[in-house]
Amino acid sequence: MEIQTESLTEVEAEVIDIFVRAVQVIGLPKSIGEIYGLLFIVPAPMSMDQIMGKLQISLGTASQGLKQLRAFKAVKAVYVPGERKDFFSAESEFRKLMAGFFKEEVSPQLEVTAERLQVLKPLLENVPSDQVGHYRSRIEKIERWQKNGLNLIDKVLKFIDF
Amino acid sequence: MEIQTESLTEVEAEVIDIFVRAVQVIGLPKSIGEIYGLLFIVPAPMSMDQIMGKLQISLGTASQGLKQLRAFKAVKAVYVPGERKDFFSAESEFRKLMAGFFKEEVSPQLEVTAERLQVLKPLLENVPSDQVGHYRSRIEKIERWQKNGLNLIDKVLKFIDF
DNA sequence: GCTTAATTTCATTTATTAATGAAATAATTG
DNA sequence: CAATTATTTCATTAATAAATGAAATTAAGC
Repeated sequence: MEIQTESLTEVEAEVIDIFVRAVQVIGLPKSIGEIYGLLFIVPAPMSMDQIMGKLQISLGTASQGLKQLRAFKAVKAVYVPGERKDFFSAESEFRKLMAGFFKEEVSPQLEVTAERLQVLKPLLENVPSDQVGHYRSRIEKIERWQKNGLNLIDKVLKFIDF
Repeated sequence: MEIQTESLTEVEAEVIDIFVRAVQVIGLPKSIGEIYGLLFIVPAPMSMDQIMGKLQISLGTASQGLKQLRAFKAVKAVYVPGERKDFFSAESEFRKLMAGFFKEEVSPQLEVTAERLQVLKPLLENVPSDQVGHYRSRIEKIERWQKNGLNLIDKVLKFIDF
């Protein structure tokens, strides 16, 4: 795996900058934005060593970043004939990126919330009876959020298709 | 400002735990989740020193956290007669929380993207003519995302009402 | 099936972000 | 309007998260 240092063009750097900002809004590391941005703007699939060289990032960062981007379905491995290395290209449909984030990050969290609510409800037994009403209504609110959250994600993903 | 250490009840701790996880999904500090969770589950508005005591957090964290939560419109200051201190209560409508996050975090980012696109487009002049088509189509894709993102936010905020 | 190359994993380092609390500022009260 | 109390700000510290790269693992080519 020979790492060549071929620096970014102005256009590439600008595009990557946009994606770095974007991923940071949802709390993802900048390397994720860099890798995705590069693969998005570049015309052909790239291998990991090419990505490392262009972005000046380490092996570990490249490998882990690509792993997460694949989990999000934001990047896919493509077969390049006669090449031993894996090659990667960006999935350029917005829907897929959103779907990946929701499916991998948000939905699991909503699952955990559902579980925690089941732990929480029995605890109301020990609450003084004059306060139980308030607590119950608040917990019901969280339950509604939890359910509607799952719903909303479905709706949004069906709606967006660009 | 006398800080009393009154520890959290089991129910309070569980609810706060849910909100801490939730805010971390969108990359916000856990203190934000703690403060919001506490104000959400508690039956009456609390002052900053009460919040500090209950959560065992510092003055700075409490002040900054409340500031951000107010910017999000997730928490509001309420007037308590005969009290010098400010009191705070949680805004329990999901719509408001979402709206706050989008308005304060996402929309500004979409603005920046719009600006960066204007910087980016002229750079295409210097790109070899056989590659210009590809770059142009990718940049157009970002422009579409940018516009549709603004749209989507509106739609979602109009849709959700829980 | 042995060798070499590619990729992943993970303990450590580095960088980033959040929390702290003292000092500055603002607001309230007598 | 002076004195006290509440709140904000911000430089520093602490905690967290990301990046690194060597070692382990996996896979390809001969």
